[in-house]
Amino acid sequence: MDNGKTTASARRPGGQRRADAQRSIDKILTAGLKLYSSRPGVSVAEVAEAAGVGRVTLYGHFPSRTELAKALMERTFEETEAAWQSVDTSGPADEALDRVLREQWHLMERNRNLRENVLGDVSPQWLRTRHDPILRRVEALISRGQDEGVFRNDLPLSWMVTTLYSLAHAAADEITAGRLTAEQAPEILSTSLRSLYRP
Amino acid sequence: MDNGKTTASARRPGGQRRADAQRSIDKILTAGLKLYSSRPGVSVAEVAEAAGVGRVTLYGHFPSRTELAKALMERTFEETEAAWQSVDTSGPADEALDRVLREQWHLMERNRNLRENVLGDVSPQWLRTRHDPILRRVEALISRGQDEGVFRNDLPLSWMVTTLYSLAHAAADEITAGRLTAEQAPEILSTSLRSLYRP
DNA sequence: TGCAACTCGTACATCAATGTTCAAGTTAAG
DNA sequence: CTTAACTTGAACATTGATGTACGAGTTGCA
Repeated sequence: MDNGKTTASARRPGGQRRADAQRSIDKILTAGLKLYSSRPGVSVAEVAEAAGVGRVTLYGHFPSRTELAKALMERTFEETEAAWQSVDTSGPADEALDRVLREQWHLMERNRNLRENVLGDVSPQWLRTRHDPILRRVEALISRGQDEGVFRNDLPLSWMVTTLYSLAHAAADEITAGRLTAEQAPEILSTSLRSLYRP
Repeated sequence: MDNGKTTASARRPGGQRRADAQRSIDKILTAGLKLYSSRPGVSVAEVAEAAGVGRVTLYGHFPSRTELAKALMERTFEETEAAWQSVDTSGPADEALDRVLREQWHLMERNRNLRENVLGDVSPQWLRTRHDPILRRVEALISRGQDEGVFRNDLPLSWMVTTLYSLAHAAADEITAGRLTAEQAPEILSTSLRSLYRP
C-alpha cells in the first residue's frame, strides 16, 4: 500500500501524505472496491464519480487504470488477512472450517468477483502470486481435516478448495437473484459443503 | 434463426438465402461461439477475422453487435435442445442425471460462459426467457429424483440446479488451469454431485 | 501566516470499437 | 449467360475511455 509506486503526486519531504490526500485515496479505494466487485467493465471515470472525487485527482494518485486495479487487490488482500486472523481456527478442522465459512464467505465471494473483473487490467502472474497465499490457508485447513479423518480423502485437495469458492459464489448469486435470503444462504452453503466433504 | 430480423441483406424473392450467404453465416456463428465462450470483451472485428470473413459482410448479416450476440445464443439453445434429446432420461433419476451430466457438462459450461459474456449486449429479460426452458429440464429431472427418494429433499430445488451448473463450471476451469485432466473431471464432478444430492 | 501539497474543471490528444457508405469484384442460380 | 445476391477493402463519422496539461482555487501543516 505504501510502496510509493502507486502514487504519482509529489509527496512531501518526509515521504508522508497530507491528510486530505489520504482521505481521497481512501474514498477512491472504497468506491472502487464496491464498483469493481459488483460488475465488469468499470471505467476510471465511474470510480472517480462514485468516490466523489475529480477524475484528475484519481489519476494523481493512481497513474493508470492498472495501478488502480492493483491497489484495489492489495487492499482486499489486507482485509482478507485481517478477517482470517479474527477467526478461531483451533479445534476440529470441520468445525473450524464452518466458522471460517460463516465469517468470510461474503469476503470470499467479493474477492472472487473482484479478481475476475480486474483480470484484463493486471497480469495473471501478478494476480496469482498475490492470491495464492490466501488460497493456501483454506487449503491447509482442509488438508488438516483430511489428516484428522473428518474430511474425505478421495478427491483432489485443489478440487475441494475450488468447490468451496465455487459454491460460495453460487450462494451469493442466488441471493442477488432473489432465490435465497441472506439468512438461508450460509446455512445452505454450510450444509452443502458438509455433505460434499464428509468421508 | 430464420426469423428475418437477424439479417440485413436484401434476401432473394422466395425469402431464401443464397448458398454462399448461408455459409458465411455459419462460419460467423461458429467462430463467434468459440470466441464468446472463451473470454469476455470480444469485438465484432475479432469475430469476423476468426470467421475468415470481411467485417462488412458480418454487418450485412447481423446489423449490430447485439443481434450477433442474440443469434449466438439462439444457436446454442438449438444445440442444447438437440443434445438433450440424444440422452436417455428414462429409469432412476440419479442414473439419468449421471448420463446427462457426462454427456452435456461441456455444453453446460460453454453455455454458462457464453451467457456471461453476452450479458452486456442483450437484455437480462431476453436472456432469461430463452434460458429458462433449459434450466427447467434439469430442474424437472432433479425434482423427479426427489419424488423417487434418490435425491435429498432438504435443499431448495433452485439451489440444487445452481450447484450442478456451478460445479460443472468449476470442473472446466480446473481443466483449463491444469489441475484436472479431461478424463478425471467427469468422474470427480459426478462423485461430488452424488455426495451433494444423496438424501 | 505563508507555502507547498492537494483538488478541480476544462480542454486536449490518442486509441479502439461500432456502424455506415461506396464502388468494384465474385459467385450462385434461373 | 445474365442478373441479382453476395463479398470485400478502404474510407469515414461517432462514441467512449484513457491519460496528460494547465491554471486557478483550497487546504493541511509548520
